[in-house]
Amino acid sequence: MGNVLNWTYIDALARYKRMRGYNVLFPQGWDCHGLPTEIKTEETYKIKKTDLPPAEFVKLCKQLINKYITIMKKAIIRLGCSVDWTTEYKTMDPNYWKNTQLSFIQLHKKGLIYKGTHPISWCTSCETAIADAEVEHEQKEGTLHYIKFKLEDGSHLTIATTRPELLPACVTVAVNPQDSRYKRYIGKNIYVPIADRSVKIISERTVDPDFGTGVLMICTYGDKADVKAVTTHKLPSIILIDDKGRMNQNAGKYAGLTAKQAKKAVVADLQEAGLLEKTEPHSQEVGTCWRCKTPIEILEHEQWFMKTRIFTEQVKKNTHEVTWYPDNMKKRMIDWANSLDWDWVISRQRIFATPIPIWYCTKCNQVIIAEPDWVPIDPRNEPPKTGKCPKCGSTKFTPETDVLDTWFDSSITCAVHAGWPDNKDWQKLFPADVHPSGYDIIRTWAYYLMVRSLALFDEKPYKSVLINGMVLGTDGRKMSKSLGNFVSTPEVFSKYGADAPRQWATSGGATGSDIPFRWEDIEYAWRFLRKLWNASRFAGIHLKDYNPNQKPAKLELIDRWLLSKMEQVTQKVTEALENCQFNVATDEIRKFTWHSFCDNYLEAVKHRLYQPETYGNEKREAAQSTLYPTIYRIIQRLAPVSPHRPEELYKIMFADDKKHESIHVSQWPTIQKELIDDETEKSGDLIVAVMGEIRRDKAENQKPLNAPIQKLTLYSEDKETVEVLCQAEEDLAGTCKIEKMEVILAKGKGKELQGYPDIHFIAEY
RNA sequence: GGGCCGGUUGUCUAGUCCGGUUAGGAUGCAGCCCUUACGCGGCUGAGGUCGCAGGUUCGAAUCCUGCUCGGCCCA
Repeated sequence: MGNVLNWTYIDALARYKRMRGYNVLFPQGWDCHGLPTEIKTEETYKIKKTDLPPAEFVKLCKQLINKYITIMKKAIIRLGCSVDWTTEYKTMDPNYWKNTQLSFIQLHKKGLIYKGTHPISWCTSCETAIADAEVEHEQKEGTLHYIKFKLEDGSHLTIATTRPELLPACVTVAVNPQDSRYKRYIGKNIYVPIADRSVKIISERTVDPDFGTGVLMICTYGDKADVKAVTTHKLPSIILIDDKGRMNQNAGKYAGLTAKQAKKAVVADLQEAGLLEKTEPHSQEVGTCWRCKTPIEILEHEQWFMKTRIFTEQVKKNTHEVTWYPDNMKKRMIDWANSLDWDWVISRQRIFATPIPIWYCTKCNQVIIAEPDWVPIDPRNEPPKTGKCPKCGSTKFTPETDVLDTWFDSSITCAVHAGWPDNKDWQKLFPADVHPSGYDIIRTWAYYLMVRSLALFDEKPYKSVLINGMVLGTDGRKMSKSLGNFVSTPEVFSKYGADAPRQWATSGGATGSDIPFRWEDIEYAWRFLRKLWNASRFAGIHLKDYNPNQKPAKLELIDRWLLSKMEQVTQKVTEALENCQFNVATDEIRKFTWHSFCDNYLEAVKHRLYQPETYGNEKREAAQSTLYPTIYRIIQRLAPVSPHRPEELYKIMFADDKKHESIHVSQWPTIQKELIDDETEKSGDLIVAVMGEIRRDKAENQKPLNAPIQKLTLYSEDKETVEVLCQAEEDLAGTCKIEKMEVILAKGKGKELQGYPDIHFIAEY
C-alpha cells in the first residue's frame, strides 16, 4: 500500500496540472540494480552469485526483476496512474546505463572522481565487502580483558576491551571529558603494550564512563565507533588483518596467525608481562555476515569516490531554493549535508550494477578511462577501444571489476527524463518541476540528485520536492511483510476498486506524514463514491428535460446559497492542490458533496423537482440549473484524486454537452466571483439550520421525518431575519411538510433555534 | 549519542506556520426513522482539562522554555 500512497500523490498532481492546462511530462523508469535484487536472485534460484560467471548471474537478476516490474506495472495501471508509457525505461538497459557511465566519465574529466582508501565491512570467510544492509547483529558471549597501559610517570590506566589482538592497531586512548577520574590525563602520552609505542590520550564525549573502566582504546578498526573517532580526530590507521582474516606484517610477531590465535597469544604475553589485570565474561552485539555468520571485520580497501563535500554549501543553498512539500522536510537534507564525514563511496564489490568504465594496464598500471563514445561498455567483457596502453603501449589490461552504487544510476533521473544527453533542448525540461520521494530516502535520492546535478550541470535537479510518509499497519507500525501487518494491494483493489484506496491515500493525513492503513477509511471512501453515484443518478432523473443552454432561471435563496458555497469550496480545493495539500482538498470536496449538497440541498429542492404543478415550473428549472453545474463541478474537483468514477459520470451526464474527450482534459474550474455572496450564505445557513431544527424536533417527538406539521410559527425580533425566513418559506414548507407557516416579528415564544438565540419556534403536529 | 516528526473524545486524524469559529471530520457507541437517489441509507445524541509544568498575551491546541512518552532516520 506504500506504492498506492506515493503513486496517488504523483498522479493526482499530474492530473490536476493537466486540467490547469499544463502539458505534463509524467515519465516512468525502473530502478533495477542493487543488493536486494542480487539477494532475491540468490534466494529464488538457490545459488550463490559466485557460483556462476558474472554475465550468467546478471541474466538471472534481469529475469527476476523483469518479473517484478511486470507486477508493479500492472498495479500502477490498475491504480489509474496517467503515466506516459512511451517514456518507460529500466536502469539495467544498456541505453540507460550508458548515461550513468557517461556521467561518470564527465565527472572524472572534471576531477571530481578519485580513488582512495576507505573503511568497509568485510567478511573474511566470503572474502568480500558487504554492505551495512547485509550485516546481521547477534548477541555473543565474549570476554572483557582489563589491560594496564603505562603512563610516563610510572602509574597506569586500565582499559577494557574484548579484542586484545587489536592492540598493535591501537591509535589512541579516549576518555570522556566529563569524567572527573580521567580528565587530567587528556593530552598526556600513554604506552600501548604489545604494540610497543606511545599514543596521546584524547577527549571523546561518546565514550561511556560506565563501560569497563571508562577508558577506551581506539583501534583501526574494532567497530564503527572507531571509524568515526579516526575520522573526527584525523588519526592514522593501522590495518592488522588481511582479506582472509589473518594477521599481517603490522601485527609483528603475531603475523600469519588467525585473529583467534592471535588473541590467545596476545593474552598469554600480557599475562606474562603482568599487564592483564583481570578478565570477565561479557555479552555483546556482534556484526556478522548474513550468509555465513562469520563476525565481520572493518578493513580498508581502495574505493572509487565522488567529491561531494566540496558541494555542501551549494547543496544547502539550492535546497533552500527548492519548494518542499511539506516545508520541514528540507531540514533532513540540510542536516544530512552538514553531517557528512567523507565523500561518496561510489564503487561496490558486486555484480548486478552499472560497470565502472575503467581498465588498468597490466604492465604499467596506467588507469584507462572509457571515452564518451565508447559507452555503454562493460570492461569485464571488453578491452578498451584504443587497443593499447597510451603510456607504455601494452595490449594487456585488467578490467575494473567493481561496479557503481545504484544511487549513481538514479541520481541522474531528472536530467534523463528531460532528455539528457541525446536531446539538444533537454534543458527546456530541466530542472524538473517536481521530484516525488518518500522521506526515508531524502538523504539518498534527493541528496544524490542534488549533488550530482550541481557537479554535472551546475544547476539544481528539481524545483520542488513532494514528500510522502510511510504506510503504517493496523498495529501502528510501519507496514511490512516481516511484521505480519501487511495488506496486499490487489486484495484492496479487488474489494474496493482503485478510486477508494486513492482517496484513503490522499485523506489519510497531511502530506508527508505517515498514514495508517484502515479498512474503515477505504470503506468510507467507497461509500462516499456510492453516495455521489446515487445523488447523480437522482439528479439525472430530474435533468432529463434540462437543456444546459436554456436561458438561466431565476434562482431561489437556497440555490444561490449552494452555488456560492460551491465557488468557495472550489477556491479552497484549488489552493490546497496548488500547495499539494491533498488531504485538505479531499476533505473539502467530501464535506461539500455529502453535507451541503446531498443532505441539505437535495432534500431542500425535492418538492420543487417532483411537484412543478404545485410549485411552478420556474422553480423546478431553478433547481435543475443549480444541480447540473454543481455535479459537474464536484466530479471535476474529485477527478485528480479518484479518476474513474467521475469519468464514468462525465460520460453519462456531461460528455454530449461539454464535448471534452475526457473529464481529465476538461478545464479546471475558474472561480466565478459573481456567485460568491456572504449574505446569501449567511441567509442560506439560517434556512438549513431551521430545516435541521425541524428534523430534530420530529426526532424528539418520535415522528417520522415526513410527518406533516399542521402549523409552524417562527419568531424573531430582527426584521432582516424575518425577511429571510419569509423569502424561503416555500422551500422550508415543502421540505419539512409544513401545511401552514407563519413568521412573526416579535419576541420569541417556544423552543430556541440552535445557534440562533434570537429565533424561536412552535411546531404543531 | 545526534537529527527530525508526533502526543487532540474508545480508535484514527484535521487544525498549529499566520493566537480569537461552538476544536472540524471519520470510525466506534446509543437512540430514532421505510424520507418517490442511496437502509451498503437518513436523522439525532453522548463523548475532549488539545501529553505534563511554567511563561508571553486581554485571549494559547496554536507562540516561547523545560520535562515526559512514542515513532522514524543516522550513529
